[in-house]
Amino acid sequence: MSGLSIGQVAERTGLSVHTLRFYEREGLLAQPVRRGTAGHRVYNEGDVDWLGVCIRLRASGMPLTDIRRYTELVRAGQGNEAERLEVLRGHQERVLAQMHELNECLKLITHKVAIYEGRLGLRDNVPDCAP
Amino acid sequence: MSGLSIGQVAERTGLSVHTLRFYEREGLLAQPVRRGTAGHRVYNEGDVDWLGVCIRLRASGMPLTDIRRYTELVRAGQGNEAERLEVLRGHQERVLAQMHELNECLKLITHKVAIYEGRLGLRDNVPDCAP
DNA sequence: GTAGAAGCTAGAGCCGACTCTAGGTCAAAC
DNA sequence: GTTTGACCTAGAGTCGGCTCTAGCTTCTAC
Repeated sequence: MSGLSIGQVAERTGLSVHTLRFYEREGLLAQPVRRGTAGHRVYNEGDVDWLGVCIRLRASGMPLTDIRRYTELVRAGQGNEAERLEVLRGHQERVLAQMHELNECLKLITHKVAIYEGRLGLRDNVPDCAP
Repeated sequence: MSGLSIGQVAERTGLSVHTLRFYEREGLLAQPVRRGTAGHRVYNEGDVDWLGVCIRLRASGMPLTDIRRYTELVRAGQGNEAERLEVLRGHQERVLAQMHELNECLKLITHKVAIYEGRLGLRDNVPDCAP
């Protein structure tokens, strides 16, 4: 079963059809997309799932080259688990670092927000001390 | 006291001298940088502090245009606290959303890492079920 | 049979955020 | 007195990640 057009996949994933074709050119798909009549792409559920993974990885700041590398390892099949692990662990560390950075930023913003709320009388007892 | 060359500020902030000049052109500095002999920039501690804020905001994904907008409000002086608050709250929400997204990604990665560790015999009792 | 929607390819264009180059000034060290 | 190093400006170049265009095919509905 299944057999989705690029338009349907765009709708499901939230990516544009342009981006879907672009991602394919960039080698982000685990398998080459099948083609139907007139050369139209035919996606299956597995493709959509894989795209979901790619979207998550992108959203967390993994560059396309790294996603491609990981995809290639998956495509190559069993035997390279150590390398896959290396890629994932590398990204995991960057994500953790990024979360830490975001936390610091959030502290700063929350601090400033409290100050402005104080100045605007939206809060009580907030000392006024910063720009 | 204070009076730092662009090179010293670069060293302190971790930004390149190119980027410091670029940020200035883009209007990210709360005050115009003073100039010393031969037109060389002379930064003070306040400039460095402000740059620190900008760096945090950038690191958390705030676009330069938004940082410029906020900088302009600060530069304009008191009376626009409501607008500053709006900018900060908007970014605060985006940061929170991003942290949520990173968390989801981290779950995914951690799950996959566990699987590969299992396959590689680095862990016990991990079911093998995903690519 | 023709109009419209959806798809195709190859390649150009765009945007944000830097990053670098060319050509010049100036002060201090040798 | 010249070389070295840090700075200056204006403007060009780069890179990642899309996004769009042109020109074509193919299917479906009227």
